[in-house]
Amino acid sequence: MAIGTGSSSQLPVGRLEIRPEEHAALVDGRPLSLTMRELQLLITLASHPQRIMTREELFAEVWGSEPRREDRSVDVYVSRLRAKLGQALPDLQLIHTHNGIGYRFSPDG
Amino acid sequence: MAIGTGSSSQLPVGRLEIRPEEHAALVDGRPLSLTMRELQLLITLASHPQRIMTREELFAEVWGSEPRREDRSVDVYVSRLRAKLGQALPDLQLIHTHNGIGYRFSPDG
DNA sequence: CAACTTGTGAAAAACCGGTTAACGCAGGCA
DNA sequence: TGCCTGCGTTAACCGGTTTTTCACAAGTTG
Repeated sequence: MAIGTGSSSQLPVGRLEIRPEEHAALVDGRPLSLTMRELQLLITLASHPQRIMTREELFAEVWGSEPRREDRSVDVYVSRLRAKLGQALPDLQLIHTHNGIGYRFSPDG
Repeated sequence: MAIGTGSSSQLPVGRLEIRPEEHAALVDGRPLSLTMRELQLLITLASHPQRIMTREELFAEVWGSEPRREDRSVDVYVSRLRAKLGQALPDLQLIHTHNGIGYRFSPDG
Protein backbone atom coordinates (compact mmCIF):
# COMPACT_ATOMS: atom_id res chain seq x y z
CA MET A 1 0.00 0.00 0.00
CA ALA A 2 1.55 3.24 -1.07
CA ILE A 3 1.30 6.47 0.80
CA GLY A 4 -1.15 8.91 -0.64
CA THR A 5 -3.13 6.20 -2.35
CA GLY A 6 -5.80 3.95 -0.98
CA SER A 7 -6.54 3.69 2.68
CA SER A 8 -3.16 4.44 4.19
CA SER A 9 -3.55 4.96 7.88
CA GLN A 10 -2.46 7.85 9.96
CA LEU A 11 1.12 8.23 10.99
CA PRO A 12 1.42 9.24 14.62
CA VAL A 13 4.94 10.31 15.49
CA GLY A 14 5.00 11.55 19.03
CA ARG A 15 3.46 15.02 19.05
CA LEU A 16 3.42 15.01 15.27
CA GLU A 17 0.58 13.35 13.46
CA ILE A 18 0.37 12.97 9.72
CA ARG A 19 -2.91 12.30 7.98
CA PRO A 20 -2.26 11.72 4.31
CA GLU A 21 -5.87 11.36 3.26
CA GLU A 22 -6.82 14.58 4.94
CA HIS A 23 -3.87 16.41 3.46
CA ALA A 24 -2.88 17.42 6.93
CA ALA A 25 -0.02 17.28 9.39
CA LEU A 26 -0.72 18.19 13.00
CA VAL A 27 1.47 19.08 15.96
CA ASP A 28 -0.32 18.76 19.25
CA GLY A 29 -3.52 18.71 17.27
CA ARG A 30 -2.82 22.00 15.54
CA PRO A 31 -2.35 21.82 11.79
CA LEU A 32 0.92 22.84 10.20
CA SER A 33 0.44 24.93 7.13
CA LEU A 34 2.42 23.04 4.56
CA THR A 35 2.34 23.33 0.82
CA MET A 36 1.61 20.31 -1.31
CA ARG A 37 5.25 19.52 -1.95
CA GLU A 38 6.23 19.99 1.66
CA LEU A 39 3.48 17.71 2.82
CA GLN A 40 4.24 15.04 0.24
CA LEU A 41 7.88 15.11 1.19
CA LEU A 42 7.05 14.80 4.87
CA ILE A 43 4.69 11.92 4.20
CA THR A 44 7.30 10.15 2.14
CA LEU A 45 10.03 10.58 4.71
CA ALA A 46 7.79 9.62 7.60
CA SER A 47 6.58 6.49 5.83
CA HIS A 48 10.06 5.09 5.94
CA PRO A 49 11.23 5.88 9.45
CA GLN A 50 14.91 5.33 10.20
CA ARG A 51 15.59 4.51 6.59
CA ILE A 52 18.08 6.65 4.72
CA MET A 53 16.39 7.72 1.52
CA THR A 54 18.36 8.99 -1.41
CA ARG A 55 17.39 12.16 -3.23
CA GLU A 56 16.45 10.00 -6.19
CA GLU A 57 14.02 7.96 -4.12
CA LEU A 58 12.50 11.03 -2.56
CA PHE A 59 12.22 12.80 -5.86
CA ALA A 60 10.63 9.78 -7.46
CA GLU A 61 7.96 9.51 -4.76
CA VAL A 62 7.18 13.19 -4.44
CA TRP A 63 7.72 14.50 -7.96
CA GLY A 64 6.88 11.29 -9.74
CA SER A 65 9.83 11.44 -12.07
CA GLU A 66 13.61 11.39 -12.18
CA PRO A 67 15.48 14.47 -11.03
CA ARG A 68 17.82 16.33 -13.34
CA ARG A 69 21.40 15.44 -12.55
CA GLU A 70 22.12 18.47 -10.36
CA ASP A 71 18.61 19.13 -9.14
CA ARG A 72 18.49 20.59 -5.64
CA SER A 73 14.73 20.60 -5.19
CA VAL A 74 14.81 17.94 -2.52
CA ASP A 75 17.35 19.88 -0.49
CA VAL A 76 15.34 23.06 -0.77
CA TYR A 77 12.20 21.37 0.41
CA VAL A 78 13.95 19.55 3.23
CA SER A 79 15.16 22.93 4.36
CA ARG A 80 11.68 24.42 4.28
CA LEU A 81 10.21 21.42 6.02
CA ARG A 82 12.81 21.62 8.76
CA ALA A 83 12.03 25.28 9.23
CA LYS A 84 8.33 24.64 9.71
CA LEU A 85 8.81 21.57 11.86
CA GLY A 86 11.43 23.36 13.92
CA GLN A 87 8.98 26.18 14.49
CA ALA A 88 6.40 23.81 15.94
CA LEU A 89 8.78 21.36 17.59
CA PRO A 90 11.85 23.39 18.54
CA ASP A 91 13.69 20.63 20.37
CA LEU A 92 13.34 17.82 17.86
CA GLN A 93 15.54 17.09 14.89
CA LEU A 94 13.33 14.81 12.86
CA ILE A 95 15.11 14.91 9.53
CA HIS A 96 18.75 13.88 9.50
CA THR A 97 21.26 14.42 6.74
CA HIS A 98 23.48 11.58 5.65
CA ASN A 99 26.28 13.11 3.74
CA GLY A 100 26.75 11.70 0.29
CA ILE A 101 23.62 9.58 0.59
CA GLY A 102 20.40 11.32 1.46
CA TYR A 103 18.01 12.00 4.31
CA ARG A 104 16.55 9.96 7.14
CA PHE A 105 13.44 10.55 9.17
CA SER A 106 13.74 9.65 12.82
CA PRO A 107 10.49 9.75 14.81
CA ASP A 108 12.33 10.39 18.05
CA GLY A 109 14.52 13.29 17.09
CA MET B 1 -27.00 9.18 5.76
CA ALA B 2 -25.94 11.58 3.09
CA ILE B 3 -26.49 15.28 3.14
CA GLY B 4 -29.29 16.46 0.96
CA THR B 5 -31.10 13.17 1.19
CA GLY B 6 -33.35 11.84 3.89
CA SER B 7 -33.80 13.49 7.22
CA SER B 8 -30.45 15.14 7.80
CA SER B 9 -30.61 17.26 10.89
CA GLN B 10 -29.99 20.92 11.26
CA LEU B 11 -26.50 22.32 11.38
CA PRO B 12 -26.14 25.12 13.89
CA VAL B 13 -22.86 26.95 13.50
CA GLY B 14 -22.77 29.85 15.86
CA ARG B 15 -25.03 32.56 14.46
CA LEU B 16 -25.42 30.56 11.27
CA GLU B 17 -28.00 27.85 11.07
CA ILE B 18 -28.44 25.55 8.15
CA ARG B 19 -31.64 23.62 7.59
CA PRO B 20 -31.16 21.29 4.67
CA GLU B 21 -34.71 19.98 4.61
CA GLU B 22 -36.12 23.46 4.54
CA HIS B 23 -33.66 24.56 1.89
CA ALA B 24 -32.71 27.38 4.13
CA ALA B 25 -29.73 28.97 5.79
CA LEU B 26 -30.29 31.53 8.52
CA VAL B 27 -28.12 34.12 10.20
CA ASP B 28 -29.51 35.35 13.48
CA GLY B 29 -32.79 33.80 12.39
CA ARG B 30 -32.92 35.80 9.18
CA PRO B 31 -32.71 33.75 5.99
CA LEU B 32 -29.89 34.21 3.54
CA SER B 33 -31.04 34.28 -0.02
CA LEU B 34 -28.94 31.59 -1.57
CA THR B 35 -29.44 29.86 -4.87
CA MET B 36 -29.71 26.10 -5.04
CA ARG B 37 -26.06 25.58 -5.87
CA GLU B 38 -24.88 28.01 -3.23
CA LEU B 39 -26.97 26.31 -0.59
CA GLN B 40 -25.89 22.83 -1.60
CA LEU B 41 -22.30 23.89 -1.51
CA LEU B 42 -22.72 25.45 1.92
CA ILE B 43 -24.44 22.34 3.23
CA THR B 44 -21.71 20.12 1.87
CA LEU B 45 -18.92 22.22 3.31
CA ALA B 46 -20.64 22.62 6.65
CA SER B 47 -21.30 18.89 6.94
CA HIS B 48 -17.60 18.26 7.07
CA PRO B 49 -16.29 20.91 9.42
CA GLN B 50 -12.53 21.31 9.65
CA ARG B 51 -12.01 18.82 6.89
CA ILE B 52 -10.23 19.94 3.76
CA MET B 53 -12.42 18.98 0.85
CA THR B 54 -11.05 18.80 -2.64
CA ARG B 55 -12.83 20.38 -5.57
CA GLU B 56 -13.54 16.88 -6.84
CA GLU B 57 -15.27 15.91 -3.61
CA LEU B 58 -17.29 19.10 -3.52
CA PHE B 59 -18.23 18.82 -7.14
CA ALA B 60 -19.27 15.21 -6.70
CA GLU B 61 -21.54 16.05 -3.78
CA VAL B 62 -23.07 19.19 -5.20
CA TRP B 63 -23.14 18.54 -8.92
CA GLY B 64 -23.36 14.77 -8.71
CA SER B 65 -20.73 14.12 -11.32
CA GLU B 66 -17.08 14.57 -12.10
CA PRO B 67 -15.82 18.02 -12.96
CA ARG B 68 -14.15 18.77 -16.27
CA ARG B 69 -10.42 18.95 -15.84
CA GLU B 70 -10.20 22.72 -15.51
CA ASP B 71 -13.67 23.38 -14.21
CA ARG B 72 -13.79 26.45 -11.97
CA SER B 73 -17.44 26.15 -10.93
CA VAL B 74 -16.55 25.32 -7.35
CA ASP B 75 -14.33 28.37 -7.08
CA VAL B 76 -17.00 30.63 -8.51
CA TYR B 77 -19.58 29.37 -6.06
CA VAL B 78 -17.23 29.57 -3.12
CA SER B 79 -16.65 33.17 -4.07
CA ARG B 80 -20.39 33.92 -4.22
CA LEU B 81 -20.99 32.09 -0.99
CA ARG B 82 -18.27 34.04 0.74
CA ALA B 83 -19.74 37.25 -0.53
CA LYS B 84 -23.16 36.46 0.90
CA LEU B 85 -21.85 35.04 4.15
CA GLY B 86 -19.49 37.98 4.52
CA GLN B 87 -22.41 40.32 4.07
CA ALA B 88 -24.29 38.74 6.94
CA LEU B 89 -21.30 37.85 9.12
CA PRO B 90 -18.67 40.45 8.33
CA ASP B 91 -16.11 39.33 10.88
CA LEU B 92 -16.10 35.61 10.21
CA GLN B 93 -14.05 33.76 7.65
CA LEU B 94 -15.89 30.47 7.49
CA ILE B 95 -14.50 29.06 4.28
CA HIS B 96 -10.75 28.66 4.09
CA THR B 97 -8.71 27.99 0.98
CA HIS B 98 -6.04 25.34 0.98
CA ASN B 99 -3.84 26.00 -1.94
CA GLY B 100 -3.43 23.09 -4.29
CA ILE B 101 -6.00 21.04 -2.40
CA GLY B 102 -9.41 22.56 -1.84
CA TYR B 103 -11.56 24.29 0.76
CA ARG B 104 -12.23 23.84 4.45
CA PHE B 105 -15.22 24.98 6.46
CA SER B 106 -14.36 26.17 9.94
CA PRO B 107 -17.36 26.91 12.18
CA ASP B 108 -15.36 29.36 14.25
CA GLY B 109 -13.96 31.58 11.60
C1' DC C 1 43.65 22.77 3.01
C1' DA C 2 41.23 21.55 -1.29
C1' DA C 3 37.35 19.27 -3.12
C1' DC C 4 32.99 18.10 -2.59
C1' DT C 5 28.39 18.23 -0.42
C1' DT C 6 24.62 20.48 1.78
C1' DG C 7 21.94 24.72 3.66
C1' DT C 8 19.45 28.52 2.46
C1' DG C 9 17.98 33.20 0.76
C1' DA C 10 16.22 35.30 -3.13
C1' DA C 11 14.84 35.94 -7.98
C1' DA C 12 12.38 33.98 -11.83
C1' DA C 13 8.98 31.15 -13.65
C1' DA C 14 4.96 28.56 -13.34
C1' DC C 15 0.82 27.68 -11.38
C1' DC C 16 -3.43 28.46 -8.84
C1' DG C 17 -7.35 30.92 -7.03
C1' DG C 18 -10.58 35.27 -6.61
C1' DT C 19 -13.45 37.70 -9.06
C1' DT C 20 -16.10 39.74 -12.65
C1' DA C 21 -18.36 39.75 -16.94
C1' DA C 22 -20.74 37.64 -20.71
C1' DC C 23 -23.75 34.29 -22.41
C1' DG C 24 -27.55 30.97 -22.74
C1' DC C 25 -31.50 29.19 -20.87
C1' DA C 26 -35.85 28.83 -18.42
C1' DG C 27 -39.74 30.72 -16.06
C1' DG C 28 -42.99 34.53 -15.15
C1' DC C 29 -45.88 37.82 -16.88
C1' DA C 30 -48.29 41.42 -19.60
C1' DT D 1 -45.23 36.25 -28.24
C1' DG D 2 -41.87 39.40 -26.52
C1' DC D 3 -39.71 41.18 -22.59
C1' DC D 4 -37.68 40.83 -18.16
C1' DT D 5 -35.36 38.51 -14.47
C1' DG D 6 -32.56 35.19 -12.14
C1' DC D 7 -29.61 31.22 -12.20
C1' DG D 8 -25.91 28.37 -13.87
C1' DT D 9 -21.97 28.01 -16.74
C1' DT D 10 -17.86 29.40 -18.89
C1' DA D 11 -14.08 32.35 -19.98
C1' DA D 12 -10.80 35.83 -18.95
C1' DC D 13 -8.00 38.86 -16.26
C1' DC D 14 -5.33 39.76 -12.38
C1' DG D 15 -2.94 39.13 -8.26
C1' DG D 16 -1.01 36.03 -5.03
C1' DT D 17 1.26 31.69 -3.83
C1' DT D 18 4.05 27.98 -4.86
C1' DT D 19 7.62 25.82 -7.28
C1' DT D 20 11.86 25.98 -9.51
C1' DT D 21 16.25 27.65 -10.22
C1' DC D 22 20.38 30.01 -9.09
C1' DA D 23 24.09 31.69 -6.31
C1' DC D 24 26.72 31.73 -2.52
C1' DA D 25 27.50 30.46 2.40
C1' DA D 26 28.40 26.86 5.44
C1' DG D 27 29.66 22.33 6.53
C1' DT D 28 32.01 17.81 5.71
C1' DT D 29 35.49 14.62 4.13
C1' DG D 30 39.86 12.85 3.06
